[in-house]
Amino acid sequence: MGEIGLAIALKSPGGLEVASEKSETSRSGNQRVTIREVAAKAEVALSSVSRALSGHPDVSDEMRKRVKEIADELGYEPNLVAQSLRSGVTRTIGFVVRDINNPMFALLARSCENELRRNGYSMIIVNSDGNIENENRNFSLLRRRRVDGIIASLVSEDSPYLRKNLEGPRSPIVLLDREVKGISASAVLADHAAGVHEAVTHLINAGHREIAFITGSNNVYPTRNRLLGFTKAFEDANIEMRPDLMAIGGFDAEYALSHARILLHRNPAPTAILAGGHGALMGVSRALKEKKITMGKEIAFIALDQLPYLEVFSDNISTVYRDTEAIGREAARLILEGMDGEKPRVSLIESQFIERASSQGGI
Amino acid sequence: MGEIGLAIALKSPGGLEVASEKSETSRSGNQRVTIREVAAKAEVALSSVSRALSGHPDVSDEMRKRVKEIADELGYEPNLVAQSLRSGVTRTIGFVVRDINNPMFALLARSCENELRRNGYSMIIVNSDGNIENENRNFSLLRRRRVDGIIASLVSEDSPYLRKNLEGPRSPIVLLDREVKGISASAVLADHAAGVHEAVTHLINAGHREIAFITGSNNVYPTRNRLLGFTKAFEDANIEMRPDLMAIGGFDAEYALSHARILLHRNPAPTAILAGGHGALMGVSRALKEKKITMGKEIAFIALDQLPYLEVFSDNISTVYRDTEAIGREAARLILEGMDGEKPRVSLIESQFIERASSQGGI
DNA sequence: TCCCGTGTTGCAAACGTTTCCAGTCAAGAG
DNA sequence: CTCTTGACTGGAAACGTTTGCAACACGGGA
Repeated sequence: MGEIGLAIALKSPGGLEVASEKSETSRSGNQRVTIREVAAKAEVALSSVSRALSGHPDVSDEMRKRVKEIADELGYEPNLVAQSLRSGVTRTIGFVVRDINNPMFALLARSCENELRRNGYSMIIVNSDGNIENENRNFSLLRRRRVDGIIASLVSEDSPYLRKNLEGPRSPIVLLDREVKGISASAVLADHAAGVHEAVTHLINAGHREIAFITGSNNVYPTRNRLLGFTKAFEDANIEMRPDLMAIGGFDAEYALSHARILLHRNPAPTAILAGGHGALMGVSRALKEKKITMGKEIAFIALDQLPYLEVFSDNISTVYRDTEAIGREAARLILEGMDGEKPRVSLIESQFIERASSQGGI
Repeated sequence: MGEIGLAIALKSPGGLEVASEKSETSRSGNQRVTIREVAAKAEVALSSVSRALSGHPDVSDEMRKRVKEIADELGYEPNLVAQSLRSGVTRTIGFVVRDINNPMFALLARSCENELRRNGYSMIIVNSDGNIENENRNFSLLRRRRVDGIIASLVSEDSPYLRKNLEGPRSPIVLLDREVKGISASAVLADHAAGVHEAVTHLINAGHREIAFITGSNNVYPTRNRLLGFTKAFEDANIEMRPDLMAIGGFDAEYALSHARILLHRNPAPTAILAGGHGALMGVSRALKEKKITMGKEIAFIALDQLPYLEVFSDNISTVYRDTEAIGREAARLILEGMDGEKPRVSLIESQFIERASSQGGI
C-alpha cells in the first residue's frame, strides 16, 4: 500500500464530458421520424412508402427511388415494434440457458447468434441460474415478448412446468442436449456416448480397472448418454463396472470437489478419473491439486467436453470433444427451419476422444 | 476408428417424438388470448381489464379480483409488443460487444443481465466481431428495436460512425471502458493504471529493467490507461523506459504471438513481460511454451486482467485484477439511472496487482 | 331538493406499421 | 370509340395495448 496517493493521482479520466446541462438523453425527448413524415415530405400515401421500402413488387421505379431518397434524407429507421405488432413476427429468438457461467455457452451462444443475425434475427438471452422457477418465468417472459422461436438448454427434463412451456401450439422450440418425451420439438443432441466409449476403452486397454466417474445428475440427457457409453465400454471389454466409484449428482464444482476427495481416499484408489462438464473439471482438478496428485502421472484424467479455456493453458488434458460452435450453428438452423414451417427434427453431433498426456499414467 | 459400428449402435436417442403429423408449431396457428377476450368473458370494458392488471389505482377491489381470476383462467399473457408500441417503452436493453469470444464478457454480460432482469428488463446481445461496420449496423438495429438503452463496448473510439451513433437526443448509453470526447454518456471505467503501476513497480523493485509490454492498439481507453500506469512507474523509479520492448497494436493472439517471438529473440532479452488482455495472454504464453521458457523461472510474467479461466488451472499467474462482475452490475445500474432521467456519470472501478508465482524469476 | 365531489367505469383515440380493397389512368384489344 | 386489362396508388382497417375524457351512480352538504 502507500500507493493510495498515486491511485488517486492517476484517477482522473478526463475526456468524457459528463454533465451537460440538458439531459436530452432521457427516455422521453426523442422525436423519431416515422413513415408518416416520409409520406408527407414525398407527398405520397403511407401505404406507398411502406411498399416502396419493404420491397413490395407493385411499386413504380420512380416511386421507389423517390421514397428511398427522402427516407434516407430524413434518417428514417422503421420501428420494429410497430412492424412486429402488425405483422405478428418479431424476428427475435429467445435463448434460455441453464447457466451462462459455463464457458461453453459463451461459445455456443456466439455461433448461434452469428448464424441468426445473418438471417435477420436477434437473440434475447435469459439465464435460469440452474433454477426451474426462474426457467419457468423466462419462458413466460419470452412468450410475452412474442419471440418467433426459443432455443433452450433446460435445467432439468422433469421440471413440473415443462409440459406447460413445451406442449401445445406455440412457436418452434429447439432443445440443446435435452430429451423430453411426448413433445414435438427439434433438438441438437451430442453423441456423448461414442466419445466416452472410446475414452473408457482406451483406459481399459491401458490396464485401468478402477475408473471413477464424476458428473451431474441424470435428469438431463448428457449424463444418461455418457453413462450409456461408459457402461457399454465395460460390457464390451467383459469387465465388471465399479458403481462405487461413480458420483452422479451435481454439476457444480463443490459437488465434484467433495466427491473427488472421498473417491481419492478409497482403497484401492481409482487409477483414472472422468470428469463430466465444467464444474466437475474444476472440482476434480482442485482435489487433485490438494493431494498433490499429478494427472498423467499418478492418475489418468479425462475431461468430458473440451472446454474453451483448456486450449490456452491446460493443453495436455485428454478430452472427449464435440464441436460447440457447430452445435450453436445447428441450433440456429433448426429454429430457422421450424419458423419456415418445417417439421421438428433431431440433429446429432458426433463426439470423439482426443488423447493427450493427462490420460496416461495411473497404472 | 473401427468404432463406427458402435457409434451408430449408440446413436438412437429415442424418446423424442419427432414427427407428429400436425405441425401446429409453425409461426401461424397460434391463437393467443388477448385482453379483448378477457374483457368479453368478464363482461367489462377493455380499459378496465388493462387498468385492473396494470395496477392502476382507479379500480374497485371487486373488479380487480374478478379480472385477475378470469385472466388467469384464460391463461392471458400480455403482449409486450403492443404494450411497447403504445407506451413507447420496450423494457429492453441493447448490449453491443466488441468480441463476445473474450471470456471476460461472458461474466460481465451475465452479471449485467442479472441486475437488469431483477429490474424487469431484458437484454439483447449483439456482437461486432471487432468490426466497425458491424458495430454501426448493430447500433442501427437496436435503434429500430427501440431499446430503452444501450450498453456498449466499442471496437474503437475513433470509428467514423461513432458521432452518428452516440450524439444527439437518443436513449441513454453506457460505455464500457471507453472514453469518447464531447458526447454525453455514462461510462464504467476501470482504473487500470493503478494496478499496472503497482505491478511494474513490483518488477522494478525486484531488479527488472527490460520489461516488455504487449497489448492492443491505443484507440481504446484500457490501452492508454495501462500505458499511463506503465510509464509513470518508470518515471517514479527514475528509470529509463524501453520503448523498443513495447508492442502496442493488436488484441488478437496472433499479434501477440509474433511480437512475443521477436521480443524474446532480442539481445538482451526482456526479463519480464506484461500481457494486456485475453489475446495477448494466449499469444505470449504460446510463445513462451515454444521456446520452453517457464514463467516464474526464466522470465517474470504478469497478465493484465484476471481472466476467469485462470482461476481454474493457471492459478500461479500474477495478474492485475478488476472485478468483472462489479463492472457488469455497475453498467446495469448506470443505464437504469439514465432511463430514470438522471444525468450521465462515470463510475470508476479499481484494479490491483495480485502477486503470484509467475512474476518471480527472470533476473 | 338540488348540487357537487368522489369513486368507478366505458368509449375511443392513439402508438407506427402492413395490407386489403377500391380507384385511377393509360394502353391495347375489339 | 368503348371496354378491358394491368400497373400503380391511396384510403382505411387492423395488430393489442394504454390512457385522456366523458359518463354514471352515489352520498353528503347546503
